[in-house]
Amino acid sequence: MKSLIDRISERVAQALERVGVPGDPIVRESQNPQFGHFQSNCAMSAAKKAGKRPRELAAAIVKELDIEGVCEPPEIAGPGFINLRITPEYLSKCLGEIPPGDGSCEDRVGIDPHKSPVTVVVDMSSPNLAKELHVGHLRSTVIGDSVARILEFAGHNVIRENHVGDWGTQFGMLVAHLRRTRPEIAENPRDLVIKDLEAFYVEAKNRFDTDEDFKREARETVVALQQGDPKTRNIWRAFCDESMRHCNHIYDRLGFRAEYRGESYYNDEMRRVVARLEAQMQADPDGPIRISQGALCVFFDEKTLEPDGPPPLIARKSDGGFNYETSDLAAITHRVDTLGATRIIYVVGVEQVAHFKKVFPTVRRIGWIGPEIELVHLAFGNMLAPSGKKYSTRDGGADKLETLLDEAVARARRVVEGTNEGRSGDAAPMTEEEIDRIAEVVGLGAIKYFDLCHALTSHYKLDPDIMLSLDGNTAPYMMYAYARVRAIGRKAGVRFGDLPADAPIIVQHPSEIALALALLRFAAVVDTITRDLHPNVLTEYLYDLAKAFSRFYDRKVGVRVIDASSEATKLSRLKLCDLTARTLRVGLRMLGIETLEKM
RNA sequence: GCGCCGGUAGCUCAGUUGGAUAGAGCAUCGGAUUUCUAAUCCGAAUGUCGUGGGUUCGAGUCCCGCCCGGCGUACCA
Repeated sequence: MKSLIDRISERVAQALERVGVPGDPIVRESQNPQFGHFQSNCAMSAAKKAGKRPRELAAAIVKELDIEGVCEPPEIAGPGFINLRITPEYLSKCLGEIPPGDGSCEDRVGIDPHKSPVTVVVDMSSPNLAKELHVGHLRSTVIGDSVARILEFAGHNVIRENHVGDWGTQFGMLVAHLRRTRPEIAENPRDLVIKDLEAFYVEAKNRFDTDEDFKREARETVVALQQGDPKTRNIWRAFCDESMRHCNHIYDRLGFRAEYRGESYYNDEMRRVVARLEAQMQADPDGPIRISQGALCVFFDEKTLEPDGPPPLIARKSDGGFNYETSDLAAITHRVDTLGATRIIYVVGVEQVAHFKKVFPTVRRIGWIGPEIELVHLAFGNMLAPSGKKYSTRDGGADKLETLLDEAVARARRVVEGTNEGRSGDAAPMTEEEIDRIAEVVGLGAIKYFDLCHALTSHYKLDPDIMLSLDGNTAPYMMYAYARVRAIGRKAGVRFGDLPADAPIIVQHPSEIALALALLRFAAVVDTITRDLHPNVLTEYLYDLAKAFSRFYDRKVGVRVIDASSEATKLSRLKLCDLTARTLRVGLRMLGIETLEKM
């Protein structure tokens, strides 16, 4: 199913052709209902180019516009706006085209998969395996998961990559510390269990900073690790596995999954990357690849060659070692050449813009990646503590991600308990088990929703009160809206999935028309977010939909559903309820948020 | 110093490739209520879109200067 805006745009574009001024139809949703549902702003800009009067051109476009049955007769307003109002009949027709839902995860609410799917890599979460997941990993995990779900829904082939930090100097330290404190485990690394990874890291770090002998030992361990010493590798591997188990526990709770391909995976690839760069450098001594201050660099931009220009990308350090940039070069080539990606999305904090502004131009400059490959740094701002301060990664332990989740769930439980009193009928008081489950879903949903409803690049302050508020643009509100719609089906004694497919959806009342328009806007929203990857556009849409539903269902400004005046009207409205519920559920699922039948 | 990002209602934030009178929510005030789950609905009030110029039919949006805040700036990831 095409979005309304696309359907109208096509027709306006055809009219523009016929008038002899082909171009962008510039169809937008109208901000103000007095200007209709949609408006085309093409007459003004086209008139400018063609040297015509905007209003006259608008009249000519309207004359050629084949929109009968879709819109009311168009109106021309202001300097040359063409205002379009969709007819209720057309809304009914479009809604009727949406196939019934079977209640499964496959429900597409009538939205077709993308015509030409591509392979997309989403690089997300990327924790350092030396420590536990920290609150700082929340955003990349939640946003990355949502972006992946959005692209999957759109029909693309999504590869979720968790580029975990499982390599580097700190692992020498950790292995050495393990050998000293638990030699028996070092002999049998399979039995490795570390309850508190964070504490273990802090101990090792302290020892490293204070004990010279240990420091030497740690460094020797790094060398042994890098040279592939089997015993050291076994301990290292066991440590990484144990660390991954800690991560997975949290990932499971969050409903998150991704392929683990750590930095260590790229060891060989990094050697090849550097060799390739050296070969290119020798073939083109005056090219962008040069040795500078002992390091193998890529001067990816003319400005980097200037004395005070931005620093070049360093592909190999002057001591011969590799760094983050080397591994990203290796990862890109792997993703393009081996995985076949044509779009790579890095869900990484905004403080790393400079890094990607080196890596992306570099791979293009040296000709490794063509223009057909899209590289995106989906940068996000920090989640700040309620105090307004940045969570610190350095002072270990205090800000474990799991603690944050537990606190949110505990708070959600209090909210659910508080509203569980004085209920009757379908909303009767719940058992402890039910409340536990609801609290988990609501608490985690609240964290995710609060994160995703902010614009990506802005920083936001964690505010548990707002996050779990029952009013406003929050997860509890959205979940409640869903539960409420579902309850209507139960109350009416029908299963939404069993509503007769041929029963027409008739929209007449203003609240029905508003709800129909909101429902049909979903297709356009999916198009937009598939392109721009802004989850907050989706949360805003879902909130609008929930509000449209509240009005539709309101007994003052809305209509009666269960006790509608006729059976046909009742069926029609129940189908609107069903479509609302399905859209909310599909939309929330794209955010990685579960729904509840009761709350 | 240079570079990047931000500054929109009392608060938290939206604002779609430049579109009409700049929007939500929260908080505030007023109204609705014997409910289809009121976790709702209706209404009111609130703005020099940091600031000064420029581009044009039209600027929160694009360009230039300045002020304020955050972040990054050659071998950590």
